[in-house]
Amino acid sequence: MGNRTERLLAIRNIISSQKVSSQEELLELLEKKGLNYTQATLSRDLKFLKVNKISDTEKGYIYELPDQHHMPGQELAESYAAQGFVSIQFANKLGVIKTLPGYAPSIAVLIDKVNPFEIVGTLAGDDTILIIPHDNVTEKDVINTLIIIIPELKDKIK
Amino acid sequence: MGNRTERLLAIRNIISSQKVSSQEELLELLEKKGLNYTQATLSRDLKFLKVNKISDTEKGYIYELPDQHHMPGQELAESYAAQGFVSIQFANKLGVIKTLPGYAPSIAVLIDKVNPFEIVGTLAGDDTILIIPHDNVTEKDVINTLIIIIPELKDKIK
DNA sequence: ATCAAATATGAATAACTATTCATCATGGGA
DNA sequence: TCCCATGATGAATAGTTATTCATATTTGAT
Repeated sequence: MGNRTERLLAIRNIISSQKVSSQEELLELLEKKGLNYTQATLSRDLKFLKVNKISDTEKGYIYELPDQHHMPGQELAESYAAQGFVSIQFANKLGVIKTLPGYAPSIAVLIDKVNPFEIVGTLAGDDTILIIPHDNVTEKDVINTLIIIIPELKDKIK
Repeated sequence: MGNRTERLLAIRNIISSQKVSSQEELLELLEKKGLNYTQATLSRDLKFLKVNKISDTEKGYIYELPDQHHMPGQELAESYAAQGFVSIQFANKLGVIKTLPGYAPSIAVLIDKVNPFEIVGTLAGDDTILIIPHDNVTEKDVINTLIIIIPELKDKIK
């Protein structure tokens, strides 16, 4: 099957929205979405996505997406980025972010640093960023990815 | 044996200073320090210390101390704390931190939030914090713990 | 279009980690 | 002092995750 990308997206969505403490558990959740794979594949996926296993008072250990955290100064950059963000639209599979004048480059850098596999690359002007998504990645996926990178966007989008 | 505390300290020291990717490996490192235990005990220790296993490009996965990270705004609080820190002294097993006027409460909160087992508790006035260490915890251990909590202190202490 | 190389995957298994069970030590109350 | 409850620990084992090996699929170059 060629839905590796779909599976990776689903894994990230699941992990970011609920507490999962084993690959078997994750396997079942994927099954409910019609994605049938084995634990071996999942193990590889989690490694690929650099998913961490962190201590959790409730479930012992749970999986957690890596993303930005752990980088000093990141939060500041994020809220700066959120401040400059104006809107996002899609056309012909491409995303177009409008920003306040001058903000585009720094926001694009933020996205590039995380380098999510959903986004092949970005091109920033002064107040516009072009987002080039991977094939098979939907607009919703791109938006979710951006929200994971810059949580403050949640309130500004849609 | 009564050196559980010693072992927990050693584990934290090892993990914070080098990349360890399995309990067997950690077991050997402890052995070199004269601490002989089994993997079962280590598993319990790591759970107790809430140690995380995070992705590492070099070794796949490595253990990492929990401490502050993962909490938004934490970095800011840290550098603020480091700014207000003046000195630390010990007397009768108790640590006494002097801060700039008004800084003591917020620095104490930082320490309390991490709640390291080396420190039973803190008491903050306006510019003074009393640190109450656990039995069998040395001054050096307390200082190391504080540095783990507030890395910027490294340059200000000693 | 064809072949080679790279990638993806599952089954089986190895490697690693957590838990169960039994034992021993310690520290309060009666 | 004598139990009893609690906590620490190891051995064995159960549970979980990573890897190996074999195939199949996709991609790229000719």
